[in-house]
Amino acid sequence: MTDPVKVEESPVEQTTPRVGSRVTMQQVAAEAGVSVSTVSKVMNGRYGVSTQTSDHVSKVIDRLGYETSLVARSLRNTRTNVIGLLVADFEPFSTEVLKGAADAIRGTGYELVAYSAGGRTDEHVGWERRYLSRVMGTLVDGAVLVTPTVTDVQYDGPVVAVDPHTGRSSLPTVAADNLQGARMGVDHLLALGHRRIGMVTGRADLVSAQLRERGFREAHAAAGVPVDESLLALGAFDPEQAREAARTLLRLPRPPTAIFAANDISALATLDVAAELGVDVPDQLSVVGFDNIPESALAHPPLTTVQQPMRQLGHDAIAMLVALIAGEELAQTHVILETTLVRRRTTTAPGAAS
Amino acid sequence: MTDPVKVEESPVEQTTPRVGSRVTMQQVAAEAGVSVSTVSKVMNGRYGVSTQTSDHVSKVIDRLGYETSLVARSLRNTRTNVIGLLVADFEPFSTEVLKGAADAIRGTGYELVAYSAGGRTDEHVGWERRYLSRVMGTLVDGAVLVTPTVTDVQYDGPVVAVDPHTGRSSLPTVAADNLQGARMGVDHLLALGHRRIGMVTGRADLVSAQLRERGFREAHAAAGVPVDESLLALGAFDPEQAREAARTLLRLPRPPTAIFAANDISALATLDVAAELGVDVPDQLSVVGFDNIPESALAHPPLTTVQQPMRQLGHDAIAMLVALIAGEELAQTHVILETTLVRRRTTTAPGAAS
DNA sequence: CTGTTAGCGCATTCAG
DNA sequence: CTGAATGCGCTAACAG
Repeated sequence: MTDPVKVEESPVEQTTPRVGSRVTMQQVAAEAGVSVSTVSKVMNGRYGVSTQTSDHVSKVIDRLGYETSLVARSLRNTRTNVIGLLVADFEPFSTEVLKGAADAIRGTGYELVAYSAGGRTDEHVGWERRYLSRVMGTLVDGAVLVTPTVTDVQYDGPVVAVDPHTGRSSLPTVAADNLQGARMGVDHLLALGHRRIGMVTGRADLVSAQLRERGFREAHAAAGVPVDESLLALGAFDPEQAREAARTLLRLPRPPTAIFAANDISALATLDVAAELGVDVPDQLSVVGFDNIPESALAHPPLTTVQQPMRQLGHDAIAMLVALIAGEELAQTHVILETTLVRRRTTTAPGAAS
Repeated sequence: MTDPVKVEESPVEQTTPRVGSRVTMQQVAAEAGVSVSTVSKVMNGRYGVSTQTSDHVSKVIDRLGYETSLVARSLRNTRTNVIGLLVADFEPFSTEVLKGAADAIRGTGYELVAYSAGGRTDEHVGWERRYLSRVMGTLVDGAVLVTPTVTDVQYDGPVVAVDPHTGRSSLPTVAADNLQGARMGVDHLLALGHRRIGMVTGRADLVSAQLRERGFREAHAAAGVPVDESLLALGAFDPEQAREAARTLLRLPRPPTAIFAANDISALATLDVAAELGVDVPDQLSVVGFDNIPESALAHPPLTTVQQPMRQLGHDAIAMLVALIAGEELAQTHVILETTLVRRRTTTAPGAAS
């Protein structure tokens, strides 16, 4: 580089789209015999380029199949017109939220990028903080956090949390009414006549899980039915652990006649274990889940569950985020959506077998 | 830069995580009193840093909550360890593929980013080519294209297409056996005794749609039943257009006794229209779909459909891509997966009403 | 109307 | 062991 003689890039001879590596603006410029800034102007439709050169450059761009690199552009500009959706993993719940987000984003002019931590949330609880740091302000203009474990992330950037794990949050949030939903589910069981109801609980650190357990207890209290603590087992929203929990419950000397699972994944696992143990559902065991993921209807038998408006969660979160990015004031910073009970075939009155 | 006097950055005084904009490596360096390159080395665990400074810098990094910018790093490095999955839109089919991809990516060390064109595929058919250009080689190490409209994308970069629209492809592909599946679905109807079978066809430009129509015809031919061309209507895989097609078919003077829809979305639309028109399913009309998206089981009545292993498609695509990125030779460049018939409640023998 | 220049944030030689 | 310099691909001032 101290060489006084300017070394010209060996002229690019090819006239066909190069299949080698990415086409860069440099190459387009060289090929068109103009400077990179001119190409940039043409690409972005900026004024200050003669129709002639503009046409010529456009032709070269087409021929080479050139596209600006999202990355390079992001680094230079503040705005990217893309919204990020960060999930711990792509599972039924988050993908439903994703569908709702996709619906909401149509017509906003934004693009949606879904980022997954690859399911390895265990290594660090604060995955969302890290990911946020990595993409906010560069790759995306704003982000939706799905089921974040920590919401004290302090960013000036627009961020909305869906179904956050912690209660009080400095972030705008949108979540379902977990307490009310759980009460509804357990009330259903109680109304059916069940008095020994077990629960496969969710992750202890999640508010949604805590609220569902609280709903379980409140429903009992309201009905004047005492809660047998030995009937609660930790499922942690994990399929394997939920199976283990269900197994423990069903192998009890006096097993419960019904089980309320903290989410559908756990309920499905419970169904599995019941089948494995030869326990008939719903005759010998009633099961109620939470979420109403699409898979729950496919279960054998179809799962009775508390429906949470997952798509709506995604939809509303995007709407809030877009408003936030536009600099608008939010009418509501903490949105709570209603839940409903979906009765299918896993619940019936106890003792139906005998 | 011609200034002989070195202008120092005004020292950053804050000692708390700055809530302003992103924390940059510069700020960390300034705060720690070292150079950016040292910070970089610490971040990446490179050798050549004393334990002392390393510890000190680490502390500052933690305190400031610093994370490297994905964008800046991507620009600098070739490898990013992230795999991109490009979809036209997040709908039931693509999200199922996404789930399979997520399963497959676990333990590979890669992260998965799903990119959506926001549903506006109409404006340009070659959206995937553009997107690919924008992210390949920078943001991602390789990409999976879901339902690409064009597969003549010529990149050296590792790319795998799922359910591609065109037949011959230079790209490695993984798709379901559409021909066989369609035959199976129509055979089912034929076996039930139906002789006037309508079809809501898919998008004319998609091979998958073409194959399904061909399967429809082949099944008829094999059974010696002539195809009534007036019983085919274009649904184009679009909910609205499918409704229109179904309406046309059902309002025919002599309507079909059964309808084979090119995909579940179309079948669901057909169910809707039937209900609207007071046509009972399955007594007056049998319906068979294709895909077996989760939603199909939730339909009223639950939809009989040809199941395509959507998650498997995603899973296999990722496996192929990872092998490709690793520089391995692919055992099979065009994988075809089997389909199965899922009988639910939308099909029965014709004339069950009378 | 066009080209030159200067970074965006980071990782990497290469001197000191 | 550390820091200054260089450039990834691109856009935005500023000169010419």
